Amino acid sequence: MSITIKDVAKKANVSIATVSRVLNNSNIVEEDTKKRVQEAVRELVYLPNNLGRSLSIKRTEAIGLILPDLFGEFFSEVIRGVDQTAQHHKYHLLVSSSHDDRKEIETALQMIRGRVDGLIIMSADIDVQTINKNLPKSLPVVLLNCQVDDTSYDSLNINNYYGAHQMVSHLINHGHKSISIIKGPVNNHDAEERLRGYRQALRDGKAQFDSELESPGDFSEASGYDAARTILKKKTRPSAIFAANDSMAIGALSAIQEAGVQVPEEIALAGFDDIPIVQFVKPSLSSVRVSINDLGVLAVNRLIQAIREKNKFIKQKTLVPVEVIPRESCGCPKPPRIPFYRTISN
Amino acid sequence: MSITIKDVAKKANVSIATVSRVLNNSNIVEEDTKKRVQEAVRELVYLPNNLGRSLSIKRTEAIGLILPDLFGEFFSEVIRGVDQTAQHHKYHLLVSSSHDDRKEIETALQMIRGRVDGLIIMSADIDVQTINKNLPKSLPVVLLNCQVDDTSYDSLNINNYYGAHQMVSHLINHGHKSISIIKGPVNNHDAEERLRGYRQALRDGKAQFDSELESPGDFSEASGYDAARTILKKKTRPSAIFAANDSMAIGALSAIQEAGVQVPEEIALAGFDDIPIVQFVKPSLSSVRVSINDLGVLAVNRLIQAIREKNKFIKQKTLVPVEVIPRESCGCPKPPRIPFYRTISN
DNA sequence: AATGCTTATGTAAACGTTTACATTATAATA
DNA sequence: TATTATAATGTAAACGTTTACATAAGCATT
Repeated sequence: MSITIKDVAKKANVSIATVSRVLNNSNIVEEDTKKRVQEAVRELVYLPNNLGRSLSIKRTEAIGLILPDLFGEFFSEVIRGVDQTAQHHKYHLLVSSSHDDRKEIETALQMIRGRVDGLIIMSADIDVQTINKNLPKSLPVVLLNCQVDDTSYDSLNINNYYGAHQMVSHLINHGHKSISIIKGPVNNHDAEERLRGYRQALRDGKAQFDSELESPGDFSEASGYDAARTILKKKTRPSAIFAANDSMAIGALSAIQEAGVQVPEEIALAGFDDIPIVQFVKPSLSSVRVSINDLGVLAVNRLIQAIREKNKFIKQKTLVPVEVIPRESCGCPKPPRIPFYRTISN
Repeated sequence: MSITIKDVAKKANVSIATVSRVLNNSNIVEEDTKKRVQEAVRELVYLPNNLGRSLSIKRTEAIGLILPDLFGEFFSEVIRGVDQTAQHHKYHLLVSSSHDDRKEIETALQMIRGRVDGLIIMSADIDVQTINKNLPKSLPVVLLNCQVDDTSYDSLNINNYYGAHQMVSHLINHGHKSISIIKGPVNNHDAEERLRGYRQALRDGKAQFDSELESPGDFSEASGYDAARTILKKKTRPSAIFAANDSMAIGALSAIQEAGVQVPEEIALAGFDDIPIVQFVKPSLSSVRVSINDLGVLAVNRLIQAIREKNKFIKQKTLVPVEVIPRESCGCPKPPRIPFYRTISN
């Protein structure tokens, strides 16, 4: 049905080997035959089949990216970073998303296997067993923000501890002595690390340390709202609140404003993640930005290295740097707005 | 190096054909040998190679998605819709993005070709020639928001005309008789259609029709700002402004507020695209929402149909429905906020 | 006991490439 | 002119599957 290298060979009156050589511009083919082959290629509109090629050369020149349920800007940015870096290394990207349970991840792994030379997996609840069972050990893998202890895989994780530490230290530098935290869900690794960073920053900054200052939360806007209400009712009100993520910070902001309390004059506020909305709320929210782009770049670079070295090198765990973005809610001036969105009509 | 079907065959003392039959659970294989083969598969941790399989069955069971530069929520939503629908049809998704110029699109097409059974292309400036030159005519293709007139390809486009018409009609229903438009860039197809919808809505609603009411713009926030300032200075000020996209509407909002004019009391405002920020500005902006999810679902469904029917059926152009989302800026109450973001810590 | 019919398994071709190796043609050397 | 080195091309195996067809074994029928 479709035109193959054989058709070209026949038309140009050469062997398929010669055609292949012309296509991969091997230099040992005579100018005249080269012309003839190229002519045939053009006339027949021959398009080489990547499958056959990959099978033969045992490389696909593509890398895979497995994501959890794709939602919002965050994953879009991950894809963007990964794709650009992959392209830079002349690799294609194969994305598979929306895998929330273990079963779906398994099928995704099975599907992608053989189609890529390496794989980046981002999934909160994947375990080493699942990977081992569904992927050949020869396939290079990089884990992105997964919580696996296994040392046999490369992994990249957000530096939650450092980010929280920096943000809280920043608040301390603003002169705050009594800083509350609205915590994330228990047993959530990101949340635990952020809490750890908060506590250490208090110690390091010689600020007040008190379990009374730690309010529960679950990363939802509603829990941030509730926590802030409770905090405001306390007899000794803290002068600042650090929410373990932006959603809770936004919920807290609503509660604070409803109570008629001024941010940052009467109480300062900061979040974590630097989701786009935080620039648009009033006052704009200070937050900790994860360079999602870096995340993708690092992951791909590591993967490409693994591919090049045939997966034979020491695996390592890497912490991705984060950055405090001070805005109005902690008492800093509002920085110039970063255009974050591009729409279809732009 | 890696375990193939041959190794399994040897270990189980059967032919590779039998192994293949067991793997694809053909029912004509005896229970006893089946057991033996499965045992061998387990012991060797055999993982079938998709490439060989695809080459043999002449299907990849994957579809491709070519996107322009990936930025922001919009494309993330497109991918999401496409991936979910693809998965529903048991197809994999291969995404390739960041293709801004023709050259990059060409390499993307060449790379993806052979790896997918069908392709969705979303690119403002792709032309039919490029497609024809780089893809076999047998490969099913669906164009998403591309501006090609060629009838040999299926295409999906946003219903800009209808959306603008609906939005402007909505303003008319609010009692506005004099409605300005801030236009998009000249020669931009989306912009032209939105203008056409605006004009027709005025006629249909018997509202004032005057070229004075049409201000130039280029879809940028700055141009919206400028346009609004000009509009406010006119001796006969319109009672409403329809911006051809949300970015311009946000720019216009800034200008209006700086002038101390109340929205929507003194002047109503509406945009187009329903980008996420519009829910968070004060007052929240009425806009026209493009169901991006529908876009993906429709595209995939059409593509799968094309694949099933081997690309032999009548191609068609489809308009994707849009929906007016009334908010405070046109005088409607603020609707409950839709959670749009999910962050890494959620 | 020979024949035919199932049923299970094996053989080998096919899918579309690349590439090691073999062959031929050409030119250079003795 | 015969020999050898070099350059261009061809042959065929390999990559890992699936599957049409061939074969063999078992069994029922005559």
